[in-house]
Amino acid sequence: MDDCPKTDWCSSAHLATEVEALREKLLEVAGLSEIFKVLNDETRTRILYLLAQGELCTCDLAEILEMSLPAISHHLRLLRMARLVRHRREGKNVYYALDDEHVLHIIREAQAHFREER
Amino acid sequence: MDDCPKTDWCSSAHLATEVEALREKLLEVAGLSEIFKVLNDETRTRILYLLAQGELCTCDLAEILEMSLPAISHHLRLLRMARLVRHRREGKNVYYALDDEHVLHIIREAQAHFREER
DNA sequence: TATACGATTAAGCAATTGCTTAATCGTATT
DNA sequence: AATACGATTAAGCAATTGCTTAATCGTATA
Repeated sequence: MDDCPKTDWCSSAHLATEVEALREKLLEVAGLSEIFKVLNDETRTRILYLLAQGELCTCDLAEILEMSLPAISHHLRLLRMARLVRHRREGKNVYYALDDEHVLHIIREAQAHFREER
Repeated sequence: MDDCPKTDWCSSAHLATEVEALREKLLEVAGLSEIFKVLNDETRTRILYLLAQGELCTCDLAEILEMSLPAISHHLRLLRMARLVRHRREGKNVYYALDDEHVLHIIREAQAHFREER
């Protein structure tokens, strides 16, 4: 707060009270990056999109995405922690499925972004 | 492709043709992480959310977010490159404004995610 | 034209991240 | 019980990222 190289408030159009109001407004997006951190990695977005089509086991995902098992497993761990997927064991395989509707909506909104804006 | 430790297709329920179909499906999310990379950083999400309330100059953002000018400027550069903000010079100040509706929709969708799911 | 100041850029550093290989765990099969 | 195999975890490495300080640019004012 005090390490901010402070002159007087540089934009004369704004008052200190507005600064406080805007800071409070920021509480509305607090912690939001938690979900964006997940989607930040393209592999995880791809996994989520695949699971939206139907249940798949770790091995399936590795095959489709052409990546190693540990790499996929690592990503699935993060998706599990974020509660975006659920998993169930069937014999030697572990099957994953999408466990969140919102994340799909976010992905679809991002698709709309690229469809129109680009 | 061939460095994938290949046994026979591990999930007997799926055929090789389905693998190809799913891979094609993945084209629909190609490049999507470009937008998520931007939102990945909480500071950038906050900047976008602030600019959604109205135009602000670099100095304003530094004040509100309590960060250094170079740090803010760095983030604004990325937002400019992603075409999410537009900027205009007025004297010594450079004012930034939101230049993309979709990114706000994405943020709102993420907000809905946390409102309900948590 | 000289100074001031907001803004940007450059260079360097610390922290984070995603992968690899190797080891371990859990379940099914022989 | 021993082996096989899918899955996970651990340790270590390379690449990326976001910040800092210092230098530079651009515009306005004395």
